[in-house]
Amino acid sequence: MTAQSILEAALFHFARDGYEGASLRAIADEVGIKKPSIYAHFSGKEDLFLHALAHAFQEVKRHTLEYFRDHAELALEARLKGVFPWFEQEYNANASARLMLRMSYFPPPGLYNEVMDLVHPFLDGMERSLNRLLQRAIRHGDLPLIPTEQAAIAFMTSLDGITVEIIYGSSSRYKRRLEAAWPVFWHGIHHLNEQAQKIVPEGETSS
Amino acid sequence: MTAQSILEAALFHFARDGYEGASLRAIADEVGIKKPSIYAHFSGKEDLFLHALAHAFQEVKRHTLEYFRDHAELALEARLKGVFPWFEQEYNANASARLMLRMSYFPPPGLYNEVMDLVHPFLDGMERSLNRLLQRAIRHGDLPLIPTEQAAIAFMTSLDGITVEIIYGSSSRYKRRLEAAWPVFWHGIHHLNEQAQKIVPEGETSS
DNA sequence: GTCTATACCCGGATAGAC
DNA sequence: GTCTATCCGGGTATAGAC
Repeated sequence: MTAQSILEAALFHFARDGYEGASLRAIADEVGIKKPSIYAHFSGKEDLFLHALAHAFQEVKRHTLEYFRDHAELALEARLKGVFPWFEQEYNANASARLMLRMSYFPPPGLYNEVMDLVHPFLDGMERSLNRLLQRAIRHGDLPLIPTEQAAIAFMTSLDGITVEIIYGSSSRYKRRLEAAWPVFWHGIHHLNEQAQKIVPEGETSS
Repeated sequence: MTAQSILEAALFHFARDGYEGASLRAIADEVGIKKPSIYAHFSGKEDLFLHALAHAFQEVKRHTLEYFRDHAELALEARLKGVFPWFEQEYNANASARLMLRMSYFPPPGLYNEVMDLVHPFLDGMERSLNRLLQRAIRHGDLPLIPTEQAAIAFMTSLDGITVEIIYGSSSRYKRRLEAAWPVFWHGIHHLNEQAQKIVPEGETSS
């Protein structure tokens, strides 16, 4: 079970100090073992890091699905908007969320591909789940007939834009953004069909 | 003029490798001097970093204002939407843009306050400029009467959300987001006045 | 599996000659 | 201002006893 303890400590340190900034000594100290003992469980810093990161993604995915499942009784808008304060809390409470975000933005230079192989499937999976959720809402009459895929991408974009302030701003800056940007998103997706008429030239049909 | 060369090399390395990852030796090598010679111009790594970062912010601010000035002939929507491809180009071409973004998201732990003293005024200044631009557009009849401050904040949020994909995604992922999120933003800000009626309860007035 | 001890390298920083 | 030489600390990693 030491392997599990090492992983958790590593998660915390990599999230706080970054890949280069984190030290194996500090991780070992926190677990209560000596530095070389780490090598009995992981082949080195890189190996430990990739295991920790994969674990972080798994955790965040699990928690996110839990959020949506546990708030199925909310109205669609409240359920979607609620993701933001929920994620702020998650970010402050869980090293997994912090590590995932940090490494998505700035992976260690030498591990770019390995990290992106975790990031992109995660984002794509979230987008697909969201897409399905919106389609269900339309079928239930909770949302007008809009292009759900586009709305899902726009939601992910808003999430990132607001999340950014959770990371590098204060709580008040994040709230300011949420209250300003949310109505824009929410009204925006309800009027998505208006654009088609503008873009498709008159009298033209899709080939 | 060596000080200037050191600053530029430092900018590049800090942007690529982060604060801890960048090494004074590599910077010195690029300039063509020896490591200790840096200390004739800067008191240490921290000092060099803060000078480079301040320079980066100054550069990005200057370039941004230039973009808006040089595209005054465009229609409002094209001018605003054009910020995104312009910024992608900027990010790929300029170490200043990369350093600014990276350090805004993940400042070196020990320099958090010093970095934020650069980040927040920059963001606030951009938001104010945008706000003024939207107000002018309303006066000229290019935009309906909407709360410009809210629209400005929402734009900055979209910018971050889409920019994120410039950083950690590919060019195709970024374009996908832009094309999905832009119409949502653009239609959204045109319908901002609708919300007030929904939120204020019937028969209630502000105390 | 875990320890002690240690090798090795590279980082930032300083001293002092030129 | 720039160099060579050096110090010190921290990092990763391994050898070998227990």
